[in-house]
Amino acid sequence: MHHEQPTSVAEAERIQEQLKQRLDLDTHLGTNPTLVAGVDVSYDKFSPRITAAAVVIDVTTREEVESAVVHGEVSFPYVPGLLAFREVPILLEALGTLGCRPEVVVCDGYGIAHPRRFGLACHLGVVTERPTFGVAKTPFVGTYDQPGRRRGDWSPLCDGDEVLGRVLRTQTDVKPVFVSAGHRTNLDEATSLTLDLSPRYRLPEVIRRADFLSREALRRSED
DNA sequence: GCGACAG
DNA sequence: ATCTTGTCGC
Repeated sequence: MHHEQPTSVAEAERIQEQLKQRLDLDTHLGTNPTLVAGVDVSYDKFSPRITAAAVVIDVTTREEVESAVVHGEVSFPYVPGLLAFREVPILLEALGTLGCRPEVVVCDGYGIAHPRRFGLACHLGVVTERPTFGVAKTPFVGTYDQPGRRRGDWSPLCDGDEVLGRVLRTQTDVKPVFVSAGHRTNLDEATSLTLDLSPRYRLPEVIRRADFLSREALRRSED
């Protein structure tokens, strides 16, 4: 699986605009998915080495079905708003290594709640032509009121009249997460699935596992 | 103009 | 993202 590698911020912004034209926010899952994947990337502090992990679980049984780990190197600097160019290449490799086809991919970051309405989840969704959405841990763009304190409570993440996502409480009295649609999913599905995937902790189980997997694999690969 | 800014 | 110990609470 290959992907365009921009060599400048200006070039990345052009590619981003091109990909955005393929974004589909009208279609949605329509039915409860069975196979759900979560992806994440870990970075080495002193080298360009990175490791990506993709974890697939069966939502009905909550059992892990499969996982994949891939090692690589960063090919683009971190620029707020252009995170996808840093992570999508290796995420494609990780997803391509899986033997199954997850019905939706949960990303560690934002979807359309992005400066130009095309965050990591949108980018990965368009490139893979798969349904995706994002679950972020910290605020990025948009304004919001603090949601209620109970699990399931949420408040809209907005920019003026535009609704960008939801600030969702996945655990009672625990800091909320920021959910936004990526590609071929809507906010209701993303919210519902995020809650289903977070029965015990703040973050969706697939994201937690992908985080642990990538972090440990990177650490173990150090010389 | 200056600072802030997913991971 | 990554660097990091203890500590408070269930």
